[in-house]
Amino acid sequence: MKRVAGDTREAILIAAATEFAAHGFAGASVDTIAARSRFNKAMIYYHFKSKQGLYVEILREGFRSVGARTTALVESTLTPEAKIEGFIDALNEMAATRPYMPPMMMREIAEGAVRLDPDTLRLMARIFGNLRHILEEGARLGVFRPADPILTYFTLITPVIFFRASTPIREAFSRLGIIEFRQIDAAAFVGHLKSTAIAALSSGAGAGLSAGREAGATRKARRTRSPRPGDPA
Amino acid sequence: MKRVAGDTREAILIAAATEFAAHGFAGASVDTIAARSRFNKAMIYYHFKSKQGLYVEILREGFRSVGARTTALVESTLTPEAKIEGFIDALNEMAATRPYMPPMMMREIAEGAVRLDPDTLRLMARIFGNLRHILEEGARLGVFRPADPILTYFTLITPVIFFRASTPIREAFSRLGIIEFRQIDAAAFVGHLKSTAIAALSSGAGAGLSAGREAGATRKARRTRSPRPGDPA
DNA sequence: GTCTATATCGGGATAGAC
DNA sequence: GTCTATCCCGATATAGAC
Repeated sequence: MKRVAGDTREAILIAAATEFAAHGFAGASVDTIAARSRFNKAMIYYHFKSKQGLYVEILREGFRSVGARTTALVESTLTPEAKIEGFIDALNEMAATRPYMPPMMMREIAEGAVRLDPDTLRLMARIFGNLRHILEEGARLGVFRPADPILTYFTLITPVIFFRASTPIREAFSRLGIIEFRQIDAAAFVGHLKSTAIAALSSGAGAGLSAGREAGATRKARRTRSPRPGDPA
Repeated sequence: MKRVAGDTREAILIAAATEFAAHGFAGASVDTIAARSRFNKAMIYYHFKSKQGLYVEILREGFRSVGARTTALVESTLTPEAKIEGFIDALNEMAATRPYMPPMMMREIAEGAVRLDPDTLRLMARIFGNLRHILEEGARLGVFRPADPILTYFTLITPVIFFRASTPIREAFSRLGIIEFRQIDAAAFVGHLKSTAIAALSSGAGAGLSAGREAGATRKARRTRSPRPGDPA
């Protein structure tokens, strides 16, 4: 049973993703990647042209996937609320199907994406642009209040990345008995984040009213309960 | 004017922090650190015993500082709300006075803190423990609803780290003209996060009421406006 | 405490056979 | 397309003089 070229690339990509996620670009060893792929170093340089070429290829694929998925979301006929939830789902599923992505993204951000070419940056930007699109549409339709996309992104989206990337360190704490963490699965976290996001973005039923007057009048009377950290998902 | 040993250590630590933040542990070069410190490699190994020793020393100092500050917060007589705001301030000021910390923390999380000894992990855990303490006190006093500290941490605290660490990549986007980012300063972001946090944690004035009944009855009527992404800080 | 010089090893990358 | 063998540089770390 002969192997075809596609398998080789695939095997190398898989081995490399694991290695890059665990040790970063500089810390990753091409020797190790080769060994784990069950091919050899020369094949890596044959199929990809450099360590960096291999590295970028992995990120591009991940960004492309999330980009396509969130673009479909934008173009769908779903409500803005559903689109926001879908957006969070998209990132979460990226983390589930491509567990190397969160750590790799964290590191890329940490070093200012110096390794990424303009094309790859554009791939990333597209994801962000899709969020902005959803927010603008929601505001236009009156279901969202105008929200800054950057603040929204960092408050509601990046926690998914951070949470998933932090699984190992949370386990290290547990193992040491430093903190007795209750086990939290990703689904619970995502559910929490979704409801927080919708609550934070929603313009509410009384959208036309002046927020100032409304707040003053009903302040101590009663408050619609919005989802909060610790809510069951 | 003769230099004393403390200055040497300090110069090395400063040079190293910059280098580690920019390139990570593996990517950092001891040669470069030596050159930038205006001392030489041998001094690094004399004062710290290894590259890793130097690395950990930097993180320990940062964690110790935030730990002390948040512990003081816990022991203060401030209201739980003020303590939460102070907590966010503490992280933000760490990022301002020690700008190397956010990227270094991001990377450490990305690789599961494999480089950190138990003592240093305990230093980190203390920060988290302080947040938990504040949440529990708030719940006991009835001003916060019971909130899971992990969910709270990842929703309300880590965005500060992420936001500050992402300054370079946001600038890269701007520079490329891919996204026309409105400039957002850290103060605005922190202000936004604080109000989001308080709103999300607060038990509200009608705390004693059943959330279910209240939500059903007043749902479409009126909603107290809570702070949302995009609010002026 | 501070320096220069050097040991030693692993890293990315390539040549060239098959 | 796939392999082995190798080049060569840069890396951490240390020896030893001052």
